[in-house]
This record gives sequence, C-alpha cells and structure tokens, in this order.
Amino acid sequence: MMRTPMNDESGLKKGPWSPEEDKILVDHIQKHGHGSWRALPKLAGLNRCGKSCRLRWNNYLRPDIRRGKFSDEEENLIINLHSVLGNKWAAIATHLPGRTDNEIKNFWNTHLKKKLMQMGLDPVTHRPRTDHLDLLTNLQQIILNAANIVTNCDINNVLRLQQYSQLPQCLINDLLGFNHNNIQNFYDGSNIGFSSQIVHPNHLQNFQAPLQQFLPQECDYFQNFDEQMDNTNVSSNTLPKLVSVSPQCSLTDKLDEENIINEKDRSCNISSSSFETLGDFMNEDADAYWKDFLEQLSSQP
DNA sequence: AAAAATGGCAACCGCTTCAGC
DNA sequence: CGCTGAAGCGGTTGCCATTTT
Repeated sequence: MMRTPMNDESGLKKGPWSPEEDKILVDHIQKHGHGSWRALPKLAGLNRCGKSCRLRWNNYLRPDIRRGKFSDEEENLIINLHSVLGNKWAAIATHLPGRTDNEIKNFWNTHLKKKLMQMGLDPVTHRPRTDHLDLLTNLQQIILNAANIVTNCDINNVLRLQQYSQLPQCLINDLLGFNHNNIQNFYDGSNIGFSSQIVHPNHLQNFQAPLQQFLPQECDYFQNFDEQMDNTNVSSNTLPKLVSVSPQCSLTDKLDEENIINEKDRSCNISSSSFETLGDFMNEDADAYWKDFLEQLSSQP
C-alpha cells in the first residue's frame, strides 16, 4: 500500500517528515533562528505550515533533546510530579532536561499509567483504586508499598506514615516483622533495621507520590515534609512547592492534637493477618476512605 | 502463514494563553 | 482595556512495528 501523500486543501504537506525536510529545517534554523514560525516555511523553502515546523523542531530536531529510555530517576520524578501537577505535561517537562512534554505524555500514557494501575493505584488521583475487583490483592499491594516506604525511611517518617495513613500501627509493625521487644527498641530510637538506610532530605520528595495514596484527599499534602526540607537548608531544589489541595483541612493540626505515637496502637498486639478486624484498630477519626475500604473488603466472599 | 489485535510514538487539531498594539 | 495574530499546550489520531490468535 502506498503511503498517502497527505496534502491538505492548501497544498501544504502533512504527515511524517522526510530526512530532506528535516535537513532543510535544521539548516535554516541554525543559520537564521526560527524567527516567526508562520514565516519560516516560505523562507526555508518548506512546503509545510509554520505550526508543523515548530512541532517538528521542538519535539524532534532540537539539538538539546535527549532521546532514549527513561531512567528510573526520571520515571520516579514523572510519577512524583504528576501526582502534584496532574496532566500538565509542559510543566512536568521543565523538570526533566532534554525531555519534551510530548515524549513525557506518551511515556505516561503507554507505560506509567499501566504501571500505577498494576500497583493498585488510580493513575489520576495516585490513591488506591476502589474499582479494583480483587480488593484483597489491592490491600496487599498497598501494604507492600507501605512496607517498602517504611523500610526506606528514617524513624520519623515511619511514625509519620502511621499518622498520615491512619493505618493501625500494629499493622505497620506487622509488616515489618517486629515483635514486642524490638518494637520497644524501635520507639526508644534504636532504629532497628533502619539505621543504614536513613534518607537524605533531598530524597524525601521521592516518597511523596507513594505516600500520597494514604492521605485523605482533602488534606494538605506533605506540609511537614516541606518544612523539613526548608529547615535542612538543602541545596536548591527545582521541584515546585507542593500545593495545598484544601486550606480548610490541615494535617498538622491533627499532629498537634495527638502524640505522634498513639498509646493504644503502641500496646496493641501484633496482629494476625485477619483484615476483617482491622477496623477495630483504627483511630476514631480514621479516614472514611479506609473504613469504606475495609468494609468493602470484609464483605467480599 | 496470515490476519487481527495491540503497543509505541510522531504528528495533528483545536482550544487557551500570551504579547503587541 | 479589547482586539488580533502567534505560540503554547494537551488530547487525539493514525501510521508502523510487534505480538497474539
């Protein structure tokens, strides 16, 4: 089958660019700059509209474009930024030198969206999916994520995880395989199992996306973490300030009201893995999200 | 082996924002 | 201010390659 010539009514060429056209465009821009995109095609001798030229240059021909596979760091950064910025591809692209918004958008739509869904996360909200058919699998995945976060955080973050997530501390303890003895050490600050993996403040941002799944949607995101970042005087960070989704609800207020460690949770038994009873361990004001979730879970056959 | 389905990606379309007047 | 053309942006399309049936 012949490839369609793709000329519109005005006679301008559309569709894929030939190497010849690319060369004409690159040569022209290197010599004269792009100037007015509208005027460029005529000056350069291209049978294209200005918009097509701009797109070709910006998304493909620009010399500073970095092609090829996204690194793990880039991938994490995109997920991270997307949880804050949503589908603002251009804004996200400004944090990934050499990557275009188009490339990031494509990468998101073809890879990352699926990846989040496989993790049981909603790719729009970055919170656990409630449409997941197998809620048990979902919860297990969430717990695995939590455990992963916990084992890579320092003790303060672990405690905050409990606070933010409203997950029962006994469950988190359970995840970590703690028994009563070493839990005490843990709370005493002995940092069992963690001392070698204290997180540099610069990397706290990396935990933002995965942790956000535990946050009630209407709460400030990571207010404390931001303060922590500021206080540590870490070298300049190019990430945007995290936005407050709703100013009415502040998690820090909650933190002030309660001790970081809930006495009830501290003393509770290391649980069996019976999820049906998890609700009993929840704080009184535990996020309705989790209650619904657990209800759904326990009503499953 | 062939057809159909799926995946990956460049490029397009049309709406929004910006800049100059 | 409002108007207008240019540029920016995000969603969508459609082509090609690969995988599945």
